[in-house]
Amino acid sequence: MAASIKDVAREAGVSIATVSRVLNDVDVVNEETKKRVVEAIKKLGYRPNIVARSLKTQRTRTIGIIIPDISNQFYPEIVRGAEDVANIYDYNIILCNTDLNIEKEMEYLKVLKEKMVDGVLYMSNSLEPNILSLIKQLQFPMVLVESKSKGEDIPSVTIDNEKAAYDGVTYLIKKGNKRIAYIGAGEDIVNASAMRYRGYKKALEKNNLTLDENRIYFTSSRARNGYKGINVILSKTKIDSIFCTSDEIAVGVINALRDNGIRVPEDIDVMGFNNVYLASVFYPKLTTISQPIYDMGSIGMRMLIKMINKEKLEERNYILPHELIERDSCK
Amino acid sequence: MAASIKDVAREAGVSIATVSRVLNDVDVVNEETKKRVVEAIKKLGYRPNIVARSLKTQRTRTIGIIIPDISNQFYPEIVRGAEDVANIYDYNIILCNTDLNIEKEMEYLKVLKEKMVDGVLYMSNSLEPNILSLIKQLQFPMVLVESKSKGEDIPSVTIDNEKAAYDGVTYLIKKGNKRIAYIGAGEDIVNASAMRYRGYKKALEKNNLTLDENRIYFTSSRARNGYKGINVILSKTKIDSIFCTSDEIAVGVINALRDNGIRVPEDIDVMGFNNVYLASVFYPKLTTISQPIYDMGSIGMRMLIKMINKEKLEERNYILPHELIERDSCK
DNA sequence: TTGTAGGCGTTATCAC
DNA sequence: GTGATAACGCCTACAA
Repeated sequence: MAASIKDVAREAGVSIATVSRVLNDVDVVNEETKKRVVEAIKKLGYRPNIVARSLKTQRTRTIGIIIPDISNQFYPEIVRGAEDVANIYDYNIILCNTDLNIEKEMEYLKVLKEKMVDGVLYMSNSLEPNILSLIKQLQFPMVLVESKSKGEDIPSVTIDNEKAAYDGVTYLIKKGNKRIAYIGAGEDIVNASAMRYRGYKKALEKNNLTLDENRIYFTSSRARNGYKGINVILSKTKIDSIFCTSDEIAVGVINALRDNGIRVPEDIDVMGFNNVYLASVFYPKLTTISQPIYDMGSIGMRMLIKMINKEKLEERNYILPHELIERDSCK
Repeated sequence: MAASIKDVAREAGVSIATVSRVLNDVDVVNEETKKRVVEAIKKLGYRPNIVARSLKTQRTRTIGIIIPDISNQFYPEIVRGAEDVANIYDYNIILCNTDLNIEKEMEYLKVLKEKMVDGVLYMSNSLEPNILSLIKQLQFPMVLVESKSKGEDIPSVTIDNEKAAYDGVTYLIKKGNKRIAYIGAGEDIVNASAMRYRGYKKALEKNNLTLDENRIYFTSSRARNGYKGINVILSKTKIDSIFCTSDEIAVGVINALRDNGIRVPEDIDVMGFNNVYLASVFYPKLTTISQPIYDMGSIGMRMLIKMINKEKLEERNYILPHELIERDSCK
């Protein structure tokens, strides 16, 4: 067993109380004895046991991060942003992948509570009643990233997804496009990306373009879904551009178009969403709506740590700016 | 404060020992009292405090994962593989990004020890003496992923990097290439990828091709480095193909070639390494050496958990198979 | 089958 | 300034 505070106390010829005092730099300790303690610590290679400390202080200095899937292109950067600031404030993170499976989410929430994390950063698309009531019951500091809670008022950091999509589609329209397809999240899904569909509709409406269901394909954010989706649309109708709710979808779309001998952007414009790393190296480089991904993680973590420290949040629902990145997949 | 074992005991009218027994399903408890306890638990919404349990049992059921950077394309999948099996065995993971910074690595190692993790999965390229002696001092179950320790004999899971590179370059040669460039990790770096350079040299040698330093560019695994590297090489000499030690480098190379009006694979073959997601959606799809990334994480975690349970490892240094994936970036 | 009590390694409140 | 000592919440001999 590793050396404990007792061993240090014995070695330095003082009580454990004194050792604890120098450890935490609290109260006043005689310079001389302090030196003795420090030496004993070094000699024994003593390291405080944080588990024991946590039991006493009721804080673990670890934070849970719940995400759908770290191997999705989007989350690593959020997690990196979060971990970087956690690290600054001496917190560690426990990472949990849920695949958006409600059971798994609930399970992780419970375990995190049992492990006494000081707070959780939560990414999910369905804050359904069961989850919400569990969260309320478990009672930990929590901030939502990428989504918002309706009634419960859990602090959050997001972008204005509806406006972002609106801006993207408007851009497409300004380029002279009139038959704009949509591939991505449907409105039935209660999450951030569903807002994008509303933005799409609004932009069409505002510009007196009619919504044609043949140009709409609802699916999740994977390249192969984009590939399939565009083929379905092409088999039904003609289009001049496509608005995708993720860069991965856009990549699938472009690959499908290429296989059909259709050029991007000469023949058709395609726009992505998120501005993931892939978007900047793909050929053609993707014109896309950029979310400040890293910042969403770091700001979310900053808020969470404030909450843990009972500090007041200036803003409970941060809406970060999005940006349209013009590259080569639109004319 | 949340309900504790005491509250449950009081509620059920038994001692805490009995509650503990039903909690851990140990010893024999009368069916009737057991039922009372279970009901009390449910009524109070009691959840055991794992921190307290850990202090007693000296196991936290959490494992540290140390990686260079989760936002690098390579690591999310390893982490996912690791977390999936950790989850199966009721472990959680603490994620630590080091950017390969030695100070950070040491810091995390110490904190993980203080937080009493049961073991660590370690990814680094430089197992330098300081780190090694710290590891020895800290004494935890550890497995190395992607790299091996020379002397210390820390269990590991890797592929045969030298052979993999040898196979890749041989493939290029068989396709009729004779002036094969190399862009990637240099041999000074003491890590897995350095072995790839040796494989490259060996393949040339075996086929009586001379090594031309003008065709070599050492750099780290980023697309922009590939972009720069190939331009440097092209300014000095002529080549017919390029072996890259990462897919990201290959992507940068291809983008640079395209900007120079050189076609891939018609004019030049380029081969990647790792078979990251990007490789399968990029245009042209990358011919590359596939590492079983997910498996490296999951197998590493399996080994680690065995070690934690004091079970014997059948194999201390797993060498997983690599595979040459033929796609469209080579003729 | 059940209860009592000691201890895991700390912190923090008392006295001295 | 320093030292006992009681928690923190749980597990586990040992008794009963």
